[in-house]
Amino acid sequence: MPNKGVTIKDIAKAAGVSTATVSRVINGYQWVTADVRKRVNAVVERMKYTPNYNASAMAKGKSDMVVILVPSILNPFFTQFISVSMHELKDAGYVPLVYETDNVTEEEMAFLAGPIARLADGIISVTDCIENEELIEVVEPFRSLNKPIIFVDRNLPANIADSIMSDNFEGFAFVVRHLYELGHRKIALILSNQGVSVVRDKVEGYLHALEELKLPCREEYLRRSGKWTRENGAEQAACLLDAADPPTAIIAGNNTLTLGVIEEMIHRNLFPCQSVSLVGIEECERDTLDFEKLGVSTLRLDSTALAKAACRSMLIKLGEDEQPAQDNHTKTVFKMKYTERASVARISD
Amino acid sequence: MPNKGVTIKDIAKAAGVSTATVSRVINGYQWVTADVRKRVNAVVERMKYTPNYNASAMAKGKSDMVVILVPSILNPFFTQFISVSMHELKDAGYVPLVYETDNVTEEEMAFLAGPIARLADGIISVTDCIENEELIEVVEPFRSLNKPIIFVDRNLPANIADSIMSDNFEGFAFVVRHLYELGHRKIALILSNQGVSVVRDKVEGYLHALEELKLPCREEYLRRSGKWTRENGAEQAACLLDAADPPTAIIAGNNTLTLGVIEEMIHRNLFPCQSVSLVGIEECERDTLDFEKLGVSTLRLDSTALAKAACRSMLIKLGEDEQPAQDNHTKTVFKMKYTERASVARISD
DNA sequence: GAATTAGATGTAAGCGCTTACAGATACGAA
DNA sequence: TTCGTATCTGTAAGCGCTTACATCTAATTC
Repeated sequence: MPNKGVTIKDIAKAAGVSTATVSRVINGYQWVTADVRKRVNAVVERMKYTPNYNASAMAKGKSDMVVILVPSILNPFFTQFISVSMHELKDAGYVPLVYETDNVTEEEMAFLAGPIARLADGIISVTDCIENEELIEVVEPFRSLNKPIIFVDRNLPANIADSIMSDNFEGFAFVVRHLYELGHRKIALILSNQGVSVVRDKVEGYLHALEELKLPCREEYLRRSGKWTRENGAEQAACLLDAADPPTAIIAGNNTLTLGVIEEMIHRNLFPCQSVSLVGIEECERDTLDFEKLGVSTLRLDSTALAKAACRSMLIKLGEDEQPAQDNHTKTVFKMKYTERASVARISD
Repeated sequence: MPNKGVTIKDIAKAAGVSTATVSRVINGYQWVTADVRKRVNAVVERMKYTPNYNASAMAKGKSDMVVILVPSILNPFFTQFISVSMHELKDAGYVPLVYETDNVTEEEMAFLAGPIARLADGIISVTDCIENEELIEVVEPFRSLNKPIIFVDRNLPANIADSIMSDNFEGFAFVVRHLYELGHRKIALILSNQGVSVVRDKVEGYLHALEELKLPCREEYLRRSGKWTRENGAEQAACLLDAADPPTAIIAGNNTLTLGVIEEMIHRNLFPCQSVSLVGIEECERDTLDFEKLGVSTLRLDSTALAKAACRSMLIKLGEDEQPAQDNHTKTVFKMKYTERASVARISD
C-alpha cells in the first residue's frame, strides 16, 4: 500500500548537492554555507519532504522515542500521569507515545518483550500485572541493550530497574489506625482483583494495622474482586452496606472505586450524611469529582509527582552518554497524604 | 547510549544458517524444515533475540503501526475512544500508539507534518484545532505517500480524507427545540473556546434552533470560554446561576463541562431538584458519573461507535493492496441520541 | 537411470538515512 | 610560490532487516 514518497536522494538531486549535505541541513548541523542551506530548504519545502523516521532512527541508532506503558487508559490516574509525562518528555525533545495493555498480563509481557519496546529509546512502565519472577526475564533485554526502563507504582524485586512508587503499605495502614482512633472497629477495604504489587501492598498495610490494633480481619470486610471501575466500586459498596453487620467505615482502594462508592452512597442517601464513614483515594487533580468540595476524606496518591519523578529518572538515564553504571538503580518512594474531610466521623462505641 | 544488541546475523551464525532463513523463521514463513525452524528458535530463545523494529519496518516498507492522535487524554471521551480503538486495531494485528497534542494547534500541526506520523502506516486523528485551510496542507503528504488518515469528530472540508463524526448541529438544535416545547425560553449553552469545527457546529445548531423558534440569542446565555474541563463547567454554571436573569435551562457542551455543571448544582443544592433544567452530554459509558442513576438528561455522543467506525475505515484502507481510489473518501455521520431524565422539567410560562 | 520438479536454503541487493573520512576550495602566512 | 589551515562538500560504508533470485538437494516420474 505505501507509495512513492520523496527521499533524501530526490532532494539532493533537485538541489544539486549530495545526500550528506541534505542530511546536514535537515539535522541543523553547522558547516553548511547559508547559501546551500537556503537552497536545500527551499527544495524540501517545495517537494514537501519529510525524513523517513525509520531510516533515520536506524542510521542514528536511536529514535528519541519514549513509550509509556499503562494498564488502563480509562482511569484518570494513568491519564493524568500520561499527560504530565508527555509534557516533560516533549519539553526535553523526546517523542512520547502511549500503549495500553488493558490490564492483561500477556499484553504486558508481549509488549515489553516485543519489538516496539525495542524501537523506543526508553520505556516508562506503569503496568502491574506481571509477577516478579517473570519481570526479571522481561527486563533482561533492556539491560543488555542498555535502554532505560522505569517502573512506576509497583513494588519491584530488588534492583532490577529504576522505580518510582507511593507508599501504599504505610498509607493504608495509616488510614486504618486513624479510623481506629476515631472509634471505628469495623473497617472495610474495597480493592479489585487486578494487579499484583499494588494490591498486595495495600492489603498488607491494612492487615498490618489491624493486627497491630488487635482487630480481627473479617473476610467480608476485605473485598478484592472485580475490576478497578466505578461500577465495581458501587457494587462492592452495595454488598458492604447490605451486609448483616455493615462496617462503620469504608476505605476505597483507588480513585475509580471511590467514585463508585460515593455514587452508591448518594443513591442510598448516605451521602453527605455520616452514618458510614468513607475514605477515598485521590489520584489526580482534575476531571473527576471534586473531593474537597464534596467533603470526601482522601488518601492522596500524587500522580503528577510520580510522573515528574519518572520522567526525571528517564531523562537522566537517557542523558548518560557513556556506559552507565547499569546496576545502579534508584527507588523513589512518595508518601501518601491523608486529608480529613466531612465524610469521616468520630463514632462513640 | 545504545549498546551491543543481538542481531539477525548473530543468530544466523550461531544457528549455522543464513540470515534469510532466520528471517523466514521469525516471520513464520513456510518453506523451512521443522528441523531448522526448531534450531533457529532455540538460538533465538537462548540469545534473547528480538528483531529490530526499525530495520524490519524499513525493509518491509511498512510498520503495522497506527497512531491515534488526540487533543486531550484527560477527557473520558477520548480515553474511551482510545481504549476501544486499541482493541480493534490490536485484534487486526496492528500496533496502536497514542499521542496527545494537549489542544495546541502547533502540536497538532507539528505531529501531523512530522516524521513520526510518517512512521505509522496510518493515522486516526481526533484533533480539532487546525483550521480547515491548513488542514488541507497537512493532509497532502499522506495522500502522496498513500497512507490513510482518518479524522474523527470534526467537520472536514470537502473530501480531503475519511471522516467519522457526530451530528452536533442537529443534536444541539434538537435539544433547544425540545426544551422550548417544555416551556423553556431562557436556554443557555456552555462551551469552551477550544477546538474549531466541533464548537462551530454546536453553536450553529443552537443558534439555528433559536432563530427557527424566534427566540432572541442572548449573549450572556451563550458561553464560549475557558477549557473543556470540569472546573470550567462549574465556573460557567456559577456565572449563569448568579446572573440577574438566570436561564431556566442549561445545556452543557460536552461531558466534562457537564460534570462541572452538576457539581456546581449539587453544591448549590439545585440538584437533583428542578428549578433549573440541565441537559448534559454523555460521551462514554464508564468511569464518570452514572447519568442514568443520577437522573441527568443527556445528549449522547457514542464514542465507542465512533471508534469502531474509525477503525473499520482504517482497516479497510490499510487492507487495500493496490493503488486505492485515493480520492474516494467516506464520511460517516452518527446521530446523537437524547435521553430524557429527571433533570429536565416542564415549566409553565 | 535420466529428466523433471518441488522444496529448502543461501546470496546479495536494497530500504532511506547518517557519518567517518577524504577531497576540494579559499584564504592567509611563510 | 608553496604550504598550512579552516571551511565546506562529496563519497561510500554501514545500520539490521527483507526478499527476489539463484542454487542445491532430494523426491518423483517415465
